[in-house]
Amino acid sequence: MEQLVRGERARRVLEAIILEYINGGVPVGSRALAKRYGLNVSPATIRNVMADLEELGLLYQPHTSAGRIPTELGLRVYIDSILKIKQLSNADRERIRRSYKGGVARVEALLKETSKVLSAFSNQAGVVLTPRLSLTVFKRIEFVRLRAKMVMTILVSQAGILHNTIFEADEDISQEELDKYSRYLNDMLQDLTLHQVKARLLDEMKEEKVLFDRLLAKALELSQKALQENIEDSEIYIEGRTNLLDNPEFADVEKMRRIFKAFEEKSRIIDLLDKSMSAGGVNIFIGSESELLDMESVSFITSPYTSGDEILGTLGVIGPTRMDYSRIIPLVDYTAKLLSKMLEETL
Amino acid sequence: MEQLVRGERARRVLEAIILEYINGGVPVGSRALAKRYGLNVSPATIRNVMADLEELGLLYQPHTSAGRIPTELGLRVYIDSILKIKQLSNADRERIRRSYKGGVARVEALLKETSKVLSAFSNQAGVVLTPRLSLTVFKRIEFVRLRAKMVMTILVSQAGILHNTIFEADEDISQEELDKYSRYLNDMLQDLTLHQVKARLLDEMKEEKVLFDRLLAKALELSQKALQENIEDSEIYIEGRTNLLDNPEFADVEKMRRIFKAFEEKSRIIDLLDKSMSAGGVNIFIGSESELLDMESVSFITSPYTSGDEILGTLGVIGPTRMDYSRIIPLVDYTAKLLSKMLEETL
DNA sequence: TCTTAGCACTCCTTAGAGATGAGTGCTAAT
DNA sequence: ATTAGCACTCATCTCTAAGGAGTGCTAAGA
Repeated sequence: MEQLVRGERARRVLEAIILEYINGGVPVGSRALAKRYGLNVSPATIRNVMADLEELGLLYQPHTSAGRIPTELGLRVYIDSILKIKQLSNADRERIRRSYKGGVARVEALLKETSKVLSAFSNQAGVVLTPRLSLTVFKRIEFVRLRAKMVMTILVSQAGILHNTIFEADEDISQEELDKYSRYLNDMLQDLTLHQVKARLLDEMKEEKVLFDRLLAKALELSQKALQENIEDSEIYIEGRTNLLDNPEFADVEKMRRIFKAFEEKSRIIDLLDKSMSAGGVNIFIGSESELLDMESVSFITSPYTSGDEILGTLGVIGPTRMDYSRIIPLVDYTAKLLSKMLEETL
Repeated sequence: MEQLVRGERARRVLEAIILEYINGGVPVGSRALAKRYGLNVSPATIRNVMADLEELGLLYQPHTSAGRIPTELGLRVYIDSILKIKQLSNADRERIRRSYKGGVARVEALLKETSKVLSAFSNQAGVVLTPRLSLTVFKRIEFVRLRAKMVMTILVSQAGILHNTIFEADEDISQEELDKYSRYLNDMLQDLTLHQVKARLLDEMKEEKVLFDRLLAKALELSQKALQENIEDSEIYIEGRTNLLDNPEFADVEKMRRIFKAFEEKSRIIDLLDKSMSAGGVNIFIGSESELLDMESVSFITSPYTSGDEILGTLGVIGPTRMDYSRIIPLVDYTAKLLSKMLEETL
């Protein structure tokens, strides 16, 4: 029992340190802690507890005469077993909903807007991973003859996402003929995911009938072109990068440069978001936990979004490890659900 | 004649100061100048010349015991009447051409790639303004029924640019019917710019026949929806922002923040690029000359790009006022021409 | 056995005082 | 018209000292 009480106090001290650190950003000392949080013990006692927590690897001291800062492990413990996640207040929900001004008329615009919302409400950077095309459901294919030999293919997915490719055909094909192909394909490919579409097309090409059916052969060839390009790729929208500049820990230009470099490469962030896509629910990566990025002091809070029961992509917030998890976790959660609902309702 | 010689020397001193400043970034003093540039006069003489130039407002001194830095006016004079713009070497052209690896299959990808090329070859930020839709030529319109009542409109321009809008119709319309409308419109609107298309549609709607022709009426109504959204807007692709962080003048976090904020707002940069669109040829905005941005110490070098004889948009490089104009001006010029050629050849 | 007051100690931060040196403007000599 | 010489300015660097926040440890009290 004694053990438990001690554990309880340690927990409260850890929480207090983290809260204090989150909104101050500087190492916190025993005195400040004793004063501001109703712990009813003297600084000396707290120092003892802190020493224990440090031994456990939950806290760390930048130098001998400084206060303590939570380690990544400390934050992890806090988030996993101390933090009680509140629901977003109704007022907040309302404010978020309202910030999607007017119906949004394009999926891309909706996603970008979402990224802005995340950034605005978190005061950090908001990020949205666009749906990976290959996972979405085929809706329509169109061919447009731009001029002699040059053909544009347009692929529309059920979720309202467009994908286009321009290529040069071996011979000039009239628009009427192109329309024939697309009608044919539109009938054939209904309700498949693009991934399946790709497989289906390959199957069809192996069939003997292709040899005799010129229409089919040509249609297949063209649609191949439409699909060959990066339907596995995703893009990301990052908004509110400059919010990060306001965090004192990034006042250091060198750190800032590293983060912005990562933003520019994108691929590593995409990988990370991709990874958290299948996980479901809110995911949190603290500092070096996101192995992909050699970024200490940066955390990701992410959640997948859906349409119907397709998982489309991931969205989230990027900020310093020292961010207000208790506010941002529910924000990300709610925003993901809201976006999912909007995607489902309008499409 | 004396006057002229003096003018000539002044010009050479100004040039030397600017060159030295461009690759050093620190105020340049009379001694360094006398040594490194074959001016064959003593530092004292140069000091006299510099004093004259300062009086003319071409140079300025951060503090009494510092060397000189060119003012914006100084840079302007240098660029307009001293700098001889070299052509890009064939090797450079070749390298640029090669960095467009493979044919590019989408206009957006091509533009983004161009922005990357500009950034990579200038070591500054590259920027490309996407074509303003309303200026491009109509090629095709399609309607896709996503589900009951929800219709997506797809607009394709001659230049290979797509624009889509999703909206809710008053009643459910079958795909077959939608196809009828689009066929009708595609015939009617060939070869008009979208700007004209918009006008044309308005005209048609006023006609009496609309009252009797339900097909026409409905088609017009739907196409209105397609066009109502932001066809006047442009987007920009900015790549290589982090290159700017390497410039010592932006080591100051506060300055950096201002610039990145501007990048995030975009609209002001769009306005600036828009302005330089009609001007033709390479445009240069030095520091506060780009009134739109309260950014001293940032210069823009821009050039419009075309397809055939349509001016589509603008591209350019954003960097510190202290950038290597002699290299970057021809880079921007060549890239604009190259992009224009690619757009024309493939589309 | 746990808690706490007290105290010595560490070490970061800040301010100030020289010292250094780059660069100038002016004057007088060439 | 040019230049050598010199006094002067001012940013930058280094060093030192003072200040203060916070700790760990010890010994006494509950």
